[in-house]
Order: sequence, then structure tokens, then C-alpha cells
Amino acid sequence: MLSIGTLAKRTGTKVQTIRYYEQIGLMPEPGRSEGGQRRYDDAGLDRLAFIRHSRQLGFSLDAIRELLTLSDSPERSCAQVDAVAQRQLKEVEARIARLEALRSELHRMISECSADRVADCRILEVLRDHEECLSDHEKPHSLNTGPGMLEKVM
Amino acid sequence: MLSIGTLAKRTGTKVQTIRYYEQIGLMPEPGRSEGGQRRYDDAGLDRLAFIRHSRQLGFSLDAIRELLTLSDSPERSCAQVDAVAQRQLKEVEARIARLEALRSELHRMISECSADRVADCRILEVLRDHEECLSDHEKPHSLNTGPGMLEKVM
DNA sequence: TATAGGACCTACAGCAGCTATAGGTTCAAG
DNA sequence: CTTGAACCTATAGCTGCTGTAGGTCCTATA
Repeated sequence: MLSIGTLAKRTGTKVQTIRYYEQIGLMPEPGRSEGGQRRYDDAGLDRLAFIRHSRQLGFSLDAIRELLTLSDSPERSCAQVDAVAQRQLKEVEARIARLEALRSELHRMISECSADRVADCRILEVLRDHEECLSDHEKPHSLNTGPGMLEKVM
Repeated sequence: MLSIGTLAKRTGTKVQTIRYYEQIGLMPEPGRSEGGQRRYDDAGLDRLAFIRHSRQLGFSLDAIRELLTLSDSPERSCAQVDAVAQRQLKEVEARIARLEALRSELHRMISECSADRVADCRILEVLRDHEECLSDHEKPHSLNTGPGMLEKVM
């Protein structure tokens, strides 16, 4: 039986994080010692390792919840598992594309600036005036589509 | 003079977001109408446009605060502006690198799975067992370096 | 067996960067 | 003058943790 601290060390997780996972129902409530301290078995260790590894691959806690539920019915088709992973891949790819657009915009902005004084700084000019941008990130004047028009970028 | 709603529309910002920026001191307190409603002038519009555009390029609110302060002294050297932008570029590049590692890991995982049943699903196996990973994302068993071992990935 | 001091407990506040709600007031078009 | 959209403040919520305070337990050593 493992204490929470040992479990934390073994999985590279903070103790509070484990308690947090329990709180939100991602980790089941473990047994307790006489004095009321948490005691984990191998199942707990495996589950936490699964969660942490999934997090490292960028899955959200909700996606992980889904994966954990799916993996509890071994006879089911794994098509849904596939779908979750595909969705994650798509999200990662979308994010990469967005960041690459940012990168080139930033790069261009920086390379254009050869001023000494803030007054002539191209970087600030570009930031002030959207029209100087080449990329297609939303122009303020266009009516924006849907909620959260400034979608997560970093 | 613009109402907050008009300003919001013109810059593609939510009304609450503008009030939030005011609350954290990023936007100055504007004048008010007789009845106490916010009224903005062109300076406010410009400032908000600057903030929003910088956000679209991924700058943090703190970085934006810095840029705004710098742009207030036009005679200064723009080296610091350059530094802020460079830092941002570096961050974007680091993020891209990290996401590309994730992408290939996810891709490999997905392509390896040809199972029907959850019981044999490679995706779940990989998630369960870190050793199956090729990439260098932190192994749980290695003592991790510094705080926040699971650094922002998405 | 006593004790010291680490590891554990709960509960709650805080981070970024917003977004949403409730319950009330003001503005402007008709 | 009325009506209803837009505004106001205040507060809570989102994700995924992290940190703190103030207290209890466990275990190695003397």
C-alpha cells in the first residue's frame, strides 16, 4: 500500500494534484489508514499513470475521463477511443497551424524594424494598425463569427 | 464619443472584456455620461485595438502592459520593444516544437492501432505504459526538474 | 517508550484571461 | 412618454492545477 506522497513521487505528480483528481472524480476515493490517511494500491498507481501520460499528450481532463470510461469495457469496439485520439490530433494540428502563422507574423514584424527610437518602431506600428498584417487573423472590423472570437492561441 | 458597446463592436471585443481590462489597469478609466455610463474617445479605441491585436499575436497581458508603457516614451530606444517581441517569438517557437512532438506521438499511436476491441487497443496501451513512447516527454520515473513538471503543452 | 519532525489532513484562495449571470439603471428611438 | 435594448455593479465560474494555513498522524531514533 502506498501513501499519497509515494504515489506522487512514482508518477511525477504533486500531492495536491492527486487530491484534486480525486475531488473531481477522476481518481476514485482510495482506502484510508487507521488515522485517516490515503492508501493506494496498484490499480490507483496504474490509473494515475494513465492520467498523467494522457495529460502529457495534451488530452483534457474530460477527454481522459472519457478514455478511462471506455477502457473499462474491454469488449467494446475501440472506435470511440480512436475518435478521441483523432480529435486530439486535429486539435494539436490546428494549434500548430495557428502558431506557425503567429511565428511568421512575429518574425516579419521583428525583421522589419530597424528603428532606434520607439517613435519609429515598426513593431509598435504593426501592433497599432491591423492593416499592416499579412496573415488572416481576424480583423477587428469584420463581424466575428461565434463566441470566443479570440480563440486560444497559446 | 463611443459607448462601450460600440467600442466592443469596433474592436471585436466583448463588453465584459473591456471592463475587465479597465479593472486590471490595462485600459484607463474612461469618462462617464451624466447617467454614469462609460464614454470612450479615439485614444481609447486605439489603445484597445493595440491590446487586441497584441493578444491575437499571443502576447500576454503583462507583455502588452510593457509594450504600452514603452510606447508612451517615443524618444526611448526601441530595443526593449524588440526584446519583448523576440521573447514572444521564442515562446511561440518553443510551443510549436512541443506540439510537433505531440503530433507525431499521437499520429504514431493512432496509426498503430488496428484492433477492434478496447481490450487490444494500442492507443490505450500506449497511454497506460509510458515505455511505449518514443518521444522524450518526461518519464514519470525520472525525478523531475523544477516546479510545474508538466509544462504547458496546449 | 517518548519525542521530534516530516508527511499527511481539510479547506480555501489564487493564477491567466476571460465569460456569464443576476438584479438593477439609463439611454434613445418611435 | 414609453419601451426595450444597452448599460451598470458585483460576483461566480471556467481549466488545471498550485500554494497556504492550521492542524493531525506516522515512524525513526534516543
